[in-house]
Amino acid sequence: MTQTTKSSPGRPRSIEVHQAILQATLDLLAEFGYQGLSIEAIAARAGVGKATIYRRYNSKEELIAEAIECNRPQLTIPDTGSLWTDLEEVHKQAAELDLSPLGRQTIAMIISLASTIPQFAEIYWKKYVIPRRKAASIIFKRAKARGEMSPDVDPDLICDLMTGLLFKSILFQPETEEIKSYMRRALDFLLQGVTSKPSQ
Amino acid sequence: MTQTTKSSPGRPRSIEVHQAILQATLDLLAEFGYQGLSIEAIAARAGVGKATIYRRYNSKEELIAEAIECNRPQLTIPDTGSLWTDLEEVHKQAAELDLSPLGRQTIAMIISLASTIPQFAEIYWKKYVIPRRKAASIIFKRAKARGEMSPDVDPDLICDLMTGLLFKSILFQPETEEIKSYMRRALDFLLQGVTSKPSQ
Amino acid sequence: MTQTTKSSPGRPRSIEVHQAILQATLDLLAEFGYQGLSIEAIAARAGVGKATIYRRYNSKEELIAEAIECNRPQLTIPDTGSLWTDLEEVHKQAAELDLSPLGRQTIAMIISLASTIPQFAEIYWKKYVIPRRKAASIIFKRAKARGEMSPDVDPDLICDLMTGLLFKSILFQPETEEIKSYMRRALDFLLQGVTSKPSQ
Amino acid sequence: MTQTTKSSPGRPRSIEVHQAILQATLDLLAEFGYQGLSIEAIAARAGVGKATIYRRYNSKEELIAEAIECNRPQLTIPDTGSLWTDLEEVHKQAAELDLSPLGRQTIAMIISLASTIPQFAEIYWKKYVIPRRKAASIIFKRAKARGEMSPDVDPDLICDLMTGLLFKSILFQPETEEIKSYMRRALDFLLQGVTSKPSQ
DNA sequence: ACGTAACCGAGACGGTACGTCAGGTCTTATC
DNA sequence: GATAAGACCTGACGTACCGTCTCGGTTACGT
Repeated sequence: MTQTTKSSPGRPRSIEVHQAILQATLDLLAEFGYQGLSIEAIAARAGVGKATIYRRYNSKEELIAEAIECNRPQLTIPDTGSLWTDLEEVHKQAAELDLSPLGRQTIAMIISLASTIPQFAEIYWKKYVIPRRKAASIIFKRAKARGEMSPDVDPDLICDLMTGLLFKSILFQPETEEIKSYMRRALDFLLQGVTSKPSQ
Repeated sequence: MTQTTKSSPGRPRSIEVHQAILQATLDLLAEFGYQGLSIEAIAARAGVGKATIYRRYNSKEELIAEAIECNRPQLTIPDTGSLWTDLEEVHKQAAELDLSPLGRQTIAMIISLASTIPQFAEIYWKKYVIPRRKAASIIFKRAKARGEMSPDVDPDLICDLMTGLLFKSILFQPETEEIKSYMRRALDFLLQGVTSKPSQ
Repeated sequence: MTQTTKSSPGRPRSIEVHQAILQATLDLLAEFGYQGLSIEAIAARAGVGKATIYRRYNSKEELIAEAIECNRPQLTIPDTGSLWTDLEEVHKQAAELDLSPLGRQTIAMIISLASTIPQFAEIYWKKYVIPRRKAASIIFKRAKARGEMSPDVDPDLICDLMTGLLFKSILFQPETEEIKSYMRRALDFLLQGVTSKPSQ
Repeated sequence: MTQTTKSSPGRPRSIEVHQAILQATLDLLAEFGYQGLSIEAIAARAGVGKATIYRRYNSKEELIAEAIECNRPQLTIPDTGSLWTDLEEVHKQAAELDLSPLGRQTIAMIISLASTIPQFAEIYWKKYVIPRRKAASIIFKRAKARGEMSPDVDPDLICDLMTGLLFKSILFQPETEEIKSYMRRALDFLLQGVTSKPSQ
């Protein structure tokens, strides 16, 4: 179905151009936010014609989507042998990722776009929700196998509650450190009845 | 010191016009969403000159802000004598309010705008977060007094978790009914360990 | 037919206001020309409401017409006893009148408006053409009586030729002094064959 | 010095569009006059975006200038061998050109615009005054060579006097035929003393 | 003397056109 | 055939005035 090494006739699309477009997009995004981000400016910044962009993406949103998608690093799922140290690790990673300046900007924008363009909801779902749900699922499964956790806890629910709280915090709480501790407190609360937490 | 009946000179601003503008804004918002909401269309729909809008609001955002602020109905805090029926009632009210077509659109837009315009974060905070936190606080206090609930539960935390989840669901879950049942499940989970739930 | 002292009931229109409006109109006309002359600016300058202007005039043109008509000083027809000193005097008066900044602006504007608004053509005719023709007619008649001039010269033709030239010069010749000397030369040429010019 | 086949990069400006704009301008001008001539209407009539017009012209005046400039036919200088038949011919041409309905409109507008926008004075000067002065100059030079005319007559002065009279007549005299005969009479008068007019 | 009718300032009102800007499509010449 | 450049149509932007319409307040007559 898909041709693997089929090369179409004519000049191939330049990889440098591709990169330049994405980089320019991210630069301008970081500098001016989603508002004040024009295709015209991206083209100028990348030293590229507008048509070259439209040949690759059908809309501004698609372009931004790919720019974010390519740029966003992945979570690695820890396996320390203990539920709480695993969670600690995930919590640390997520905080680093999401609460950095660029991270906050990005999430805010994903949210913003998801609320208007359905296609973004999907991207977000794939790149953000699923990995976290998967991480939670794996960590919880291991914890259940170790008997650290009640077997009927729904990892997705926990994960969604935490993610929702994160969103809300990112939008409405400017203090990063407060978000971290509030999230931490929420996690403790959510798991208090269903796990055997070690005495700290 | 305070002038009670001070009236500026010149023709006073028409209240009908004011209302027409806000109504037109809400109508078009419900119909086309935030994108595709132009001042020109609002003016045309309201049967009003553009200048009349710009005389009142300096930007589209300001206008939308007031439209939402003026329109949004308030929650009434129930007092049925039982924690769970109270929650049932609040849950029903919130669902009706937030998950109606206009409600979803409005929330999505507030979220979207809050990420870029601080003023919107405030509106959301005042019109959404505070009332819900207050409702939760009162209901929980009564429940604690009745001994239905552990006294050290933080109502704000519960409320924020639920709000965050709602929020996330509205953005990424198109099925209204599924959101309702998922929210219901989340509430059960959150309160399972801290209350004496009646057998259903 | 006309009632002389009939006064309608109610407060009579203020004369000061009337004057202030006309003066403001002339001021702004001299300062900004016909373009850039807005009713709003006139009202502001005169310290008057717009309605007060529209109560008196149905259009900007009507207002300007009256402003000019009321303001324009008249030529006085000299009688020095000699054709050439009479002409000298008329020439001097007209130059002073027409080539002052306000004079140039006014003429330019009348010309400009005359092409579209018939009413302005009439103003020009009454305020510019007729007085000059009359002056020329009287001066020439006296000159003919004195035998200084051939009796079959048409004063209107001379006058119209001079007026047309002035007209053209005002539009296309910025240098006031050059206009004066060119007009002078034209006058000499026009009368050379039909008068006995004194040796200068 | 001059690049013959220099072509700037990018899509070249469309000639059809150019023509359509100018044609629409002239059409609307003839239909509604200078007042009531909006860029928006021109754009709509030409089937063109407003930006496309503003890319070419910085103002309505510039556009009108070019529309007129491109449209206005030139005089041809006759050479019949006789001053009076030459003048006859020029007179006929000018009458046909200037006193046609479009001609009157155009001249009125040139005058109108020249009085407010200096740039128009220049256009008029180049397209209107200079050609006529040149024609007069050539015809008179030939006449002087033939001995039909006194050698010290200034052709520019004659020409300007006639032009000025034409202007004045066009603005204030609605009857075309009367203008023609009056102009004819003026010409006779101007040249009576300086030429040997053939007996008619 | 006092009511009332027309005046006055201020400025809001529905409009029209302005000149600008960006979006997304197209047409060149060049690589 | 992809690219850089940039012209093209579309449509919304925010501004400036237009001419009309309320407002609250002020004269000056006519009873």
